[in-house]
Amino acid sequence: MQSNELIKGTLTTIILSLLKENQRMYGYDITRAVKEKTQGKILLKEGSLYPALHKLQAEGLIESEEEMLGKRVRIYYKLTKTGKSRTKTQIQELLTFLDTIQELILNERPLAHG
Amino acid sequence: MQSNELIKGTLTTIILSLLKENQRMYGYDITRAVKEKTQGKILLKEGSLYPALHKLQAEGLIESEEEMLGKRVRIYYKLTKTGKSRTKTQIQELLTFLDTIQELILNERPLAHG
DNA sequence: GATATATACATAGGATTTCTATGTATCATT
DNA sequence: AATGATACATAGAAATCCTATGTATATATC
Repeated sequence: MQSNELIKGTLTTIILSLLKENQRMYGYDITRAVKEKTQGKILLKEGSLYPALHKLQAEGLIESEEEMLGKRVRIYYKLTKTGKSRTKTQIQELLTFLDTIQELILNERPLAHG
Repeated sequence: MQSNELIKGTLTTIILSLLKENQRMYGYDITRAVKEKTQGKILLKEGSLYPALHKLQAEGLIESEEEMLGKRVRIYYKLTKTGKSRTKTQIQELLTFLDTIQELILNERPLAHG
C-alpha cells in the first residue's frame, strides 16, 4: 500500500467501503479515489489492488461487469448482498480497532506495578 | 496479534510507545499491559512479541538488562537514545495514518465522476 | 510522426509481519 | 502431584502488500 508498512489488513475494508458509497467502481478508479481522498498519503499499488479485487470476488463479496471503451476493457465491481452486510461489520471492526490503538498510544500512563 | 488481521505494522510502535511511558518493561509485562489497556481487544502472542523485541534491539532502538528472580531470568528492555527519538516519529506517523484511514472510511461520499 | 504519459488490466515472486505450535523451566496454588 | 501462571525462545506457516514486469489503448506533447 506504500511507504509506511502500517497498513496490512486495511486494504480490503477500504475497497469495500469505497464500493459502498460509489456503487460501481473499476480498479484504476479505486486507486485514484484513495489517492485523492487521502491527499496522496495512501497510494494503492496495482500489484496489491487487483489481486485483492480478485480475492473479494472469489469470496462472493463483490461482482464484476465488463465494459468496453473503444477497444479497452474496463471491469466494474459492485458489492453483492453478502458483500454489503460484510462491509458494515468490517467497517465497524476497523473503526473499533483504530480507536483501540489510538487509546493505547495516547492514553499512556505508567502502569501500577504489581 | 490476534483474531482480526488488521494489525500488521503497529506492533513495533505499540512496544515503543509502552516503553516510552514505563521506562523499563519485560516481555511478559508488555503482553499484560496491552491486554489490560485494550480490555482484551488486542492480545499479543509470544511468538510475535519476542522476535519483535529482538529485532528492535538488533536495530539499536532498545537495550536489555537481565535480572534474576530466584532462578528465573527476566529481561528488561528500555529505549536507547536513538529509540526515544524514533518512538516520537513512529507514534506521530501511526496517529496520522489512523486519522487518514478514519477519514477515508467515515468521510465517504460519492465521487464526482469525470 | 514519434514519444511520453495516463489509463487499464494482469501475475510471479519477494519481503515483511504476525501467528501457530512447540519447547524449556520456575513458581504458586490446589 | 497437578495445574496454571510466569518467563523466555524459535522454526515454520500463513497472510498481506510490494516490486517488477508484461500487455495494450488513448491522449498529449514535441
